[in-house]
Amino acid sequence: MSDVTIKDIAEATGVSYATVSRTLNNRSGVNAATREKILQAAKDLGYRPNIHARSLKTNQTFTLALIVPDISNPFFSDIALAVNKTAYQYGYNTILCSTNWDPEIEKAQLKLIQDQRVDGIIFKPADRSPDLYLDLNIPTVMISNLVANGLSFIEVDNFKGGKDTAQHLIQCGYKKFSFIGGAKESRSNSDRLEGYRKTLEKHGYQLSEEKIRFGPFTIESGYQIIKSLMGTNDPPDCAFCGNDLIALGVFQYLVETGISVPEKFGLVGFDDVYFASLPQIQMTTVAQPRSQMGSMAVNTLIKRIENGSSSFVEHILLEPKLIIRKSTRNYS
Amino acid sequence: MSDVTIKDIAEATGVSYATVSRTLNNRSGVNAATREKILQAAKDLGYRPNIHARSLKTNQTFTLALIVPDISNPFFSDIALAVNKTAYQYGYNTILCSTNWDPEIEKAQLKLIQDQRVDGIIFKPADRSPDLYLDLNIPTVMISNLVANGLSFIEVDNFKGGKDTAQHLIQCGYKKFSFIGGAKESRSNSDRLEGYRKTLEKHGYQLSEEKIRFGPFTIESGYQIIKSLMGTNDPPDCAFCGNDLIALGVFQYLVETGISVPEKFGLVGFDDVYFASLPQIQMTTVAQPRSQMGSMAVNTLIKRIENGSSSFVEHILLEPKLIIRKSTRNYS
DNA sequence: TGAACTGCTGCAATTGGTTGTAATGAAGTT
DNA sequence: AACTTCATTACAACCAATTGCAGCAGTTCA
Repeated sequence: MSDVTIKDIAEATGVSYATVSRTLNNRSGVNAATREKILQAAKDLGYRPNIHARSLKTNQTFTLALIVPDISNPFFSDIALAVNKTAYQYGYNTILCSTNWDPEIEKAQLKLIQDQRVDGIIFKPADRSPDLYLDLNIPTVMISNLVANGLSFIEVDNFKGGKDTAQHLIQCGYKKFSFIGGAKESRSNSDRLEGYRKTLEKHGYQLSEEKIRFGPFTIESGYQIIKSLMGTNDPPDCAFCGNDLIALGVFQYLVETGISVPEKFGLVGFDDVYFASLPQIQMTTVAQPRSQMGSMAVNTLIKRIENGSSSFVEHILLEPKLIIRKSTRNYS
Repeated sequence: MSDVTIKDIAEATGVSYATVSRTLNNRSGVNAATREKILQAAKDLGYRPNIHARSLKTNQTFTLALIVPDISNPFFSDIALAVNKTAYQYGYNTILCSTNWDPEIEKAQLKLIQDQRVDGIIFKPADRSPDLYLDLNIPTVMISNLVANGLSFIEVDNFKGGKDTAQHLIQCGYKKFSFIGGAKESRSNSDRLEGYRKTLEKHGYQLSEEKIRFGPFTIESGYQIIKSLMGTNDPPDCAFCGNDLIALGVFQYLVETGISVPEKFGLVGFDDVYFASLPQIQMTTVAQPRSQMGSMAVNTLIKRIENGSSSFVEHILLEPKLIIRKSTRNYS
């Protein structure tokens, strides 16, 4: 039972609430003997502070919110793990919000979060409409390279990821390029596409509009899109996918229909989630340092919270890393 | 800025705080016209209630805590998704704690959670020592079939999962059984082992001690354990694994060393996480209804919270389902 | 006419802490 | 003995809500 209040301790030791409060907060100005007596009483009675009473006065909750589109997606659950762990080390709790890629839920969750008076927010938005989020009066780190005033962000250089992929596919000798993306509105997704497209064009290759497709970031979506693409009269011979789940769906379709990978078809994913490296899969993909992203986000956020003022804005762009495995041709 | 308080609304409309409070809480006894005026003012000023002030008085926080050993494990992240979603539908927030299978962190998190005055806890413990958790004065649903007074639980019938697996492996004609488990202390893990062992013995087969191994619930651990087992002078010809990640590690080792699955070696996992069904994997495994477990846990918990009193204890044991794929022999 | 009742609203206490300011008292100074 | 000085502690306001009780008109009924 944590119904023990500061008042009970005050009564038990014969001092005022104020003295107890100061003692428990390690403030100076309390006699050593008194302090000792109070701490002992607090321990004996099993005192636990009431966070809500405290934050009513101090406006601090030692709670962060993590908003992601889908916690069951291994990319986000890895980030969540790192965020949770790092936050815990700083003494912060984590409120989780999985928004199902739905901007409406995002908006609603954002409101709830603000009501909760969390100290900070780590936010991976589902889409690119930043206008919704700009009036946040709580320190926020975006996992997305949104350029918006007052918001820190941290993300991988998606453009470069697309660029590296294009160069690799060209080197491998593939000719008919396609892009099988996730949600069209996703900023990271479209940055990948841009890096890919521009690099292809720079080398004299075309990425025609009908070979650029979008859908959810799921296995199922990858499967359906490649199926549709292969049914056209000018099917691609390689694909750059919005993430590994999509690539896996594509892979699945190719295996089923007997199209050999990587000989007849080259495949590149994004994220490097753990199954990409399985011996049965061996997918070429662009790795994102997920754990690092999660812990850096917390570090950045807490620095901002504890330094007060929102003057402290950081923009961190991490390097992606193309990992060449067996779903693209060997060109050595 | 949500610095608008009930007081501001009272001033703007010329009524007392009490009336505003009653209006916003949909209490009866407020004149329709006054109510309208207040609601309008609240909207105009952008009023958002201060959760902490409210819960100080009401002792309700509309927050649940979810404690799991590892959020990056797809089994738990699927549960987390369902919990989060269901809680949201009831208007509750979710605090996430990933304990890294560490009872110390578990204990510490449990304290933090209690300080937060969450309304309820959904708790998948890392080990079987229930004594640590019995003094919880917050409604709790365990995801684990702990028989402890006053605690609800919900879990799959792990014993039956082990039993079904044993019968299947016997039917397939395997002879030299092994068990490659997760953490030794894990209750669900040992229940699976018991169901497996007892059924084998009932059919006249031995499960020798040196063929029962434990380790973390990871791919890496499965790989190392099977490696060690195959190095003995009496290697097994099949394995029942504590979960799918372990089974995947085992699979990986077998593929690398050219031991054909399922002909020479039969493999059964547990959980049926999404990669188990991939065409390249096709793992025989015991499915747990993860989403259902998550949402049922929340339903049960909220029933308990809203009905007050802890008299309402539910013990739910769900049916596991053996899903036969390609990692065990066809015996038709 | 006065009592009882109605619907509506305000007062003020309460929740569990934090914190600025004032009071206390002992020691040191003149 | 009176006056500072200093550390220590108590008082009470404050944070933003909720809520029991009382008050206050206006209406109904005996």
